[in-house]
Amino acid sequence: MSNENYVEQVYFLTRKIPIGKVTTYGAISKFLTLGSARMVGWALNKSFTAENVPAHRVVNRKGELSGRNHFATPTLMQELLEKEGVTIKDNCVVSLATHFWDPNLELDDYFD
DNA sequence: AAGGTGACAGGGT
DNA sequence: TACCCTGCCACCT
Repeated sequence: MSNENYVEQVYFLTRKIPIGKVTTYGAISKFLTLGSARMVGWALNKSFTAENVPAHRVVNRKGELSGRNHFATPTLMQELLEKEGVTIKDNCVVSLATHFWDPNLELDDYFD
């Protein structure tokens, strides 16, 4: 599989994240069963060139907004999430468990 | 050409 | 509980 396809799959999956929900780099890499969590970050880093990729809904396993410095402004990621109803405190998602969206559970039906 | 660097994660101490 | 170490893999010096 080419890198281009890998990136497209990351975008596809990221677009599936419901508003008000977030997921993690690890969950995405696990669902795609290839690459590593680092590659997900690498793919999302290129998402500026793609349309409609809600990269702000992807955080690290601790719920930290580790990618905020890669947005137009360092505060944009937090602003977008709060606008969608996700509370942020100290650059971390509050109650990550209740906002967490796991593609491995939610998307099984799509790919029987 | 070789080593360092990340939008990371999981296990060990 | 919190830190540290290691695996990860494409890209950049």
